[in-house]
Amino acid sequence: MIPITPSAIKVACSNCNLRELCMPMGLSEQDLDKIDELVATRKKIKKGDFLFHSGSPFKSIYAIRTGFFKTSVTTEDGRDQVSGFQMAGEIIGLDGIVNDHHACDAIALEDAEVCVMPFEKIEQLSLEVKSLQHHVHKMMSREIVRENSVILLLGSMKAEERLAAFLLNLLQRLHARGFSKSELVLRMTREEIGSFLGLKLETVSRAFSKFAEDGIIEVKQRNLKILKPDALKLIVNSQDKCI
Amino acid sequence: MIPITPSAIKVACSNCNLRELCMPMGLSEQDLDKIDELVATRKKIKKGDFLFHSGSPFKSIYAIRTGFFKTSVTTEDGRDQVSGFQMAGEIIGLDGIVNDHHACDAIALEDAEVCVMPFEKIEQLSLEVKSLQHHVHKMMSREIVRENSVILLLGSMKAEERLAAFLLNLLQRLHARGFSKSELVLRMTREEIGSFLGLKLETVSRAFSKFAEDGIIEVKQRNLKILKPDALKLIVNSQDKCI
DNA sequence: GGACATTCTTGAGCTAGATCAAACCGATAA
DNA sequence: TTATCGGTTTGATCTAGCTCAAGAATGTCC
Repeated sequence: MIPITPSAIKVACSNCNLRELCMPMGLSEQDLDKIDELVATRKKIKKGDFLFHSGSPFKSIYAIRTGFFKTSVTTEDGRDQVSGFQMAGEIIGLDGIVNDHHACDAIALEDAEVCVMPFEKIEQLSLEVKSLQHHVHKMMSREIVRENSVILLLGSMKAEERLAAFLLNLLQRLHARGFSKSELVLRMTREEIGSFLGLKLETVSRAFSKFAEDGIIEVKQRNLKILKPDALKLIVNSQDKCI
Repeated sequence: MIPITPSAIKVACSNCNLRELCMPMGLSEQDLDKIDELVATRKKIKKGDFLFHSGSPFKSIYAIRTGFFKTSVTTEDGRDQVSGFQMAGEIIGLDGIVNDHHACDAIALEDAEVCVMPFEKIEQLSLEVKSLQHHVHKMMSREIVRENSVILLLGSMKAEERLAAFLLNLLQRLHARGFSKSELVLRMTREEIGSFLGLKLETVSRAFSKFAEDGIIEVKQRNLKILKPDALKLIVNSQDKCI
């Protein structure tokens, strides 16, 4: 029996209930021990605070334990745009690897806690634990695919389709975390949703109202009830289907 | 002296003039030998043919030796959108890692040749050659950052800004490959540019005409001459600067 | 060479979403 | 209780980019 010290409890991935979301599955006892070393520290972030800034040196990637984040990218002339929303179990910071500094801002939308995973340690350990190496590749590839779908959304959908796709995506991710498929609380403002979807906040608001009017959802500020999830799916996949 | 057989010449990265674009730098003689094993085969793709299809099983990533590609993503209801253009020295196929099948189509816009690099081999070798491991991470991170900037473009720029940003990006990449900074030949149609930029082909055409009218570029079908590159930069970074 | 197909340009209107503006709502503080 | 403030909704108008359509340029095939 290994005595469990308070600090061991604090940073061990092996007994984290999010493990299946952020760590590889099917590890041997031995590999699990190694992986427990991955998380150097935990870090609490207050609502509105930055986890990291665009341009700041890249050292670590972060696994979200609790809370909700947005990432946003900025042009030279100061325009910025939300590039994603991240929730518990998701990884943040992979964009920093190429140039050794972060390429976006990460901001907590509610009080949050993250696991700090120094990337050098990850690379070191990946040399020994093959499944970890593959897991890292998968995480990065997943982010590439996610961004692909954002590009598709921004480039080819119109306002209501975008919002419907956004809601379905949120629901699906929340459901994977054990939350209801029919209710959710938005953690972000209409403006942030708009920024992410390439729309103005008024347009987002109007689309919400339209959905509510059509009996597809119920909106009360940031509390949403999804009455007809299939109707949302139909909206997303309805490119001129009426013809 | 190792005798250089024709097949050895064919697949060796160590004597490829694109090495500095797609392989890690500063490798030892020994590591270089290992890396030469990475490229299983070369493959020629005719203009208009697919390198891989969305949904097809993922086995390898590809380094472009010659030619020009586009990748495009597709919605369930059949809408598709160009998600990127790739040229010599760039890597294609990283999106396939997560789900073991490709998440986009890759289509040659001119006759092309690629190096086929089985991903299992890459992972195997990454366990031994640390700089290769890091290089793979960088490639993937680079793709994430590239997509970030596409998201920014699609979400927050208007038509002329998008086209200007697109041209500058092409020029910069061509310049890194030793081509002129002031002349280029487009490999894609107006429609493909439009799809990538989230615009209709007519809008792309009009923006080209506008730039030509303003003396910023000269357009003759797909042949472009850049007369005032700084004007293009100004257009990209000009969000309400007139106020 | 001519016929045909593709791609590109340009014009004329139309519409989705932006912009501007006002009112509303809920939370916090005085 | 009222005042303030950030966020949201809704209305009225405007406009960038879309749509539709026609013609021009280029390339390809016989």
